[in-house]
Amino acid sequence: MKHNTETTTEQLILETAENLFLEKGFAMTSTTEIARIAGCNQALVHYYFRTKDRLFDAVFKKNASMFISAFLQNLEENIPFEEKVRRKIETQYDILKANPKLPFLFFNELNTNPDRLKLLQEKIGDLPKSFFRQMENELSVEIEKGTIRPMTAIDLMLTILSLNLVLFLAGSVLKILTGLTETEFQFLIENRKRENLTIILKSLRP
Amino acid sequence: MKHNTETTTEQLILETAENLFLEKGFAMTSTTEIARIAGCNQALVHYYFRTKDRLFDAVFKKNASMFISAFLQNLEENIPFEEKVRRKIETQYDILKANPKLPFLFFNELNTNPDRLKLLQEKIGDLPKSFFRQMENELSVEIEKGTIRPMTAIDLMLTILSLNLVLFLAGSVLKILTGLTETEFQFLIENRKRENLTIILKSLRP
DNA sequence: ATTATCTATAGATCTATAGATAATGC
DNA sequence: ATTATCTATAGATCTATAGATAATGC
Repeated sequence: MKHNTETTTEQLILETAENLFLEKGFAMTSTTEIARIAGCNQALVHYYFRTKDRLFDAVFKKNASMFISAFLQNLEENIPFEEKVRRKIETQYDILKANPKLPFLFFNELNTNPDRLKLLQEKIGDLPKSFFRQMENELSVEIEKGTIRPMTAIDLMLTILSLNLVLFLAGSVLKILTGLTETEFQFLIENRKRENLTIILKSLRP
Repeated sequence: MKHNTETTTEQLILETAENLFLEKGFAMTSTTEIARIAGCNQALVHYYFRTKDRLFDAVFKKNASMFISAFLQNLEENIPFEEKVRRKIETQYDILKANPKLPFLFFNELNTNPDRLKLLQEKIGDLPKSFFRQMENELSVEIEKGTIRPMTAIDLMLTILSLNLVLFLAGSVLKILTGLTETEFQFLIENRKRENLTIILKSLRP
């Protein structure tokens, strides 16, 4: 086995699993199929990852920080509030656009498997608390200044997330419900970031 | 078998399947478990619905019109535009609140199973086209009057849907990411409709 | 007679592991 | 010697159906 620039078999299995999970979901993907597509035998999948569950955990771990930071990362810079919101929206949207199918996979597994949800909870610990506390502080300053209307940090975060996420969470269905072609839909994805920005900045006004 | 006010075994199986699908997803639910919880033997599930796939189709059919109308139903009344938008948001939100887990189940199956997606497409036919045409007309009148800023019908529909849907599509994960308790989260759901209304009406302004 | 319900089972997975063999690193 | 890979298989599902029995509607 060469441990050089080439991807190892372990990595190959992990990436194959990730792709299949994203495409068909966890339950609908078998370790047999993962092995087939990775070009090895099925025992090897278990040799490296023991169980199918742990294989998923590995996929999750590989992407969790990105996933979490898309939601809970505060931009620390010392810039005007509106500019901060603008950047938050844009970076979050870009992360989602770069990993369009990941949220659905994760939400799905977290929805149907309470154990994993608990694991996530332990992983993030007090991050939400500090994130929202900081955001709450910044908000109250602006509200007192009268630059934005009264709202909670959770409301604002939820607004940003809602607008950014839905196109990716519900993409294939929305393509049907809107009657758009694939090209038109890609175009929509390109342009929706700007629209989200407009909506949110307008919604902040007193 | 009594065909009176009591639910028939067939209905019981259908409802049991619906509940389990909503809870654990299609792939993770077996016909064996459906039978066990419905209190009959597993052969009977197949007697009434032939295959597990058709059983899902029955669940889908039972809820499809509600699901589709939440997105594509135009309010026909002759009322001011802003009031129309307001009602659209509220009725959509109420439908989702009454069926919080349904969108995820359907989106999941539609995402992972291209055949079902095609079925949906055939089912709704030209509904999207006429829905958006009408909405586009109403919008252009308002835009010319200068009462709202320029936007497309798809943009507006997407905005409404995004804000209304996310709390239900991503509920359990958001509970963790926000660090809210169950009670606080229920409270959020109660109050979010008003917030969505505020956001959207503000976002319409020129 | 027909419809509903049951028992039993075929056949197809699928996960996980045991145990053999090949490749690699000292 | 150790690590990676393979073959083979146990054991546990799960779906779907065949065929028997019970209940229901004429």
